[in-house]
Amino acid sequence: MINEIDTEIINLLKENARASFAEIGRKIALSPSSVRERVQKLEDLGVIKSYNIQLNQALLGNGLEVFILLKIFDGKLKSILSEINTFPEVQEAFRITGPYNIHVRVALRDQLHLQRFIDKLIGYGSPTTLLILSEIEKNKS
Amino acid sequence: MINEIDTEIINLLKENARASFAEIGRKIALSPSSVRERVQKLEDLGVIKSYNIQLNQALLGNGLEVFILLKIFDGKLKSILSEINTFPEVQEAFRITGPYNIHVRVALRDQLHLQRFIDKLIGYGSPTTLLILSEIEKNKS
DNA sequence: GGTGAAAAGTTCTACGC
DNA sequence: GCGTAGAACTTTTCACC
Repeated sequence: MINEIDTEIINLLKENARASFAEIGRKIALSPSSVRERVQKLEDLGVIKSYNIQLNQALLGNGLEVFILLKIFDGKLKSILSEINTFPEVQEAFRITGPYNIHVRVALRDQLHLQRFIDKLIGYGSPTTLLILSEIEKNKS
Repeated sequence: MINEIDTEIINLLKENARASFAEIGRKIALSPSSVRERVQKLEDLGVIKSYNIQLNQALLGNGLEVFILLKIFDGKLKSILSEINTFPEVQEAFRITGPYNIHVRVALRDQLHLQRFIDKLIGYGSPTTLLILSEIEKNKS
């Protein structure tokens, strides 16, 4: 259902999700309309879920980025699932297996902001915080 | 340096990074050229680092997505930093503080693939695997 | 910082192969 | 599935405010 040409298109969109169909077509020797047709198909199939931006949180005033692992208290899972994404600090949230039930990535202004955020989470479960030092960048070769 | 209009543009790009400048402009009552100018500025400042796609890994044949926390062995940090992104399974990698040094998100075909991947990591450090069950979706309201 | 206008480029649709 | 062609739209640049 997804062939090598689709994979090439996906790889180009991974590098720049704003690339035009014409530009992608030039790189893989395909007409803009064919590229468009394939991207449409990938969207319709749900292979491409969305187009996102990657932000430099530090430049937006969020000096702290952390992963938080949450061990949810009995009976609190339902409420955390519906509420976790209402916190503006939360960038993405996942259900996971193991001793922790929820994994979130969070952007915060400073230590105090982190403390306040953790205080809020403590109503739902027991959090473990992993401070992000830096993203390990892919060498665009 | 970044005002409310920039924030509005960023929020619209978060929802759809392929939105045209014209479309964004219509939503926030600004001309396409002004939107373009501001986006350009955000890119030049480094606030917008890149435009990405979010993929459904299951539909691409990767039935397993995991976070792996790695406690790196003495002397192995440098090599893992330069090699972690050469594994095609790795979606993103971060340096973190605490008992683990590296946090990676990985997409794998199946259990056997995960086992082989973990075997490769064992040369660098001691891995802890957290299986991702699902992403907790934001309700687009 | 913003607009508007013109040229270049892209997208979209329809149709043929 | 792919390509072409034309209309509609978008991007880009630039002169002007």
